[in-house]
Amino acid sequence: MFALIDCNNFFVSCERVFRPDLEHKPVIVLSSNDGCAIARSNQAKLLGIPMGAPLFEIRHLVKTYNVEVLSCNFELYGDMSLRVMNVLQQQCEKVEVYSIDEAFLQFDKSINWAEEGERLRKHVLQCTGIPTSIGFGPTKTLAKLANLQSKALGIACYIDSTPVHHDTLKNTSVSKIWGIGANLSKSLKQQGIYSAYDLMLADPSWARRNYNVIVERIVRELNGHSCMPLTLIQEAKKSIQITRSFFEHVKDKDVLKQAAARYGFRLSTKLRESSQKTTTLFVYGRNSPFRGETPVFHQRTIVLPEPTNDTAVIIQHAQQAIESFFDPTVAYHKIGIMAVNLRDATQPGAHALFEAPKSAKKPDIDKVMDTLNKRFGLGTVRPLSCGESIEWMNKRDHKTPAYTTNWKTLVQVKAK
DNA sequence: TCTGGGGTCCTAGGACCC
DNA sequence: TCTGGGGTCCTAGGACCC
Repeated sequence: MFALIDCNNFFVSCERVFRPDLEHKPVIVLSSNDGCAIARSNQAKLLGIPMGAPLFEIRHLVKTYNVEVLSCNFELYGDMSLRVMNVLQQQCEKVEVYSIDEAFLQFDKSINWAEEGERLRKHVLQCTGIPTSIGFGPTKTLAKLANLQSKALGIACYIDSTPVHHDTLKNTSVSKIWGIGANLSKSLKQQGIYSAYDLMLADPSWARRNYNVIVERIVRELNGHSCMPLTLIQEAKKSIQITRSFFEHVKDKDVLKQAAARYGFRLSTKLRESSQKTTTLFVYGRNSPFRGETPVFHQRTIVLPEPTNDTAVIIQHAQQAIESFFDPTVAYHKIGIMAVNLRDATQPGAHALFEAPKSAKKPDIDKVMDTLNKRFGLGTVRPLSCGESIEWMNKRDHKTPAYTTNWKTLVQVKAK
């Protein structure tokens, strides 16, 4: 028996933990540069604010209904996510952390799912302040569907393929199924498959022939045959990228190089956090897809002489890439740096044989920076090439403090 | 004026090998 | 007329997820 537990309106719920005054109000959390709504409270959803709506398009709603608008605060959400997952891991032996706000759990078949589900929801809420939904089922796909129902009803739910649940499956659009996106659902509907029930009745080999193994697995899972086991051990990441769009377009090469330094710094820090090194960097710059200009996409792939997670090396290559593709006539809207072909940094690679021995006297600057930044907050110490100000070219006008990860912004409680 | 960021998996087709 | 068969590896691109 699988369960999918999912945090309700996660980013909004994180903000509400430290801002109880936001409870019962319409609240939205914006993407970087305060661009679009990426999380909405139930009240905001009821106002008709769609997921991903650009802020400038919903200004009237925000004003009329006094919607609370917040910039995203991923430091907070990441930490709150860890707390939720820790609580779940204390309560259940088999937990797969699936995303920042979701986890699959596996239980014995004989479990009383209604009781266990409510107990877990209450416990998570009590320990972290985060409300959740929980759906149970004999497969991950069915547990996901049960979670949708749980979200709608506000209680733990269960779905399997037996006739008792056929009405529910008939009332669930095929597009709501985990793994069936916009393209597949359009195509399936052309084949006469509109609901989860319709897809459940499809022939798995037909699904494979006409689509692929993923759709075949979904058909089998809808019928209660589990094809996707729980992944208990988190696999090493295969790629890490840092990409950001600019608040206003950039035509200055030095500004782009400064951005490359910032993203390169963040990228190398992330590589060290996950004890990985990269052998290949992919750097790109593009213009805005929304201004009606001819699309521009400059890119460079850099194969490094040896695997590295060294900040200085990564920044140097990223800046060289910018230097080589920069075109002064282009209004750059976004650049990105991606590390692929990652290696375990704790294992000596093929190149280690030829690596120059590190001088014992040379201080490990990256290690010192990591320690200081971890203790005093991101960006406290950084390479000069990243520029002086911390907030830069990325607008965040409504950002809340990093309540749980920065001593300076710790909430103070005073008795009256 | 203004439109996110970060991932994964699968498949087809080409290059290359014996 | 008629030109093998079987395999691996890599890459680009598509689709999906949160």
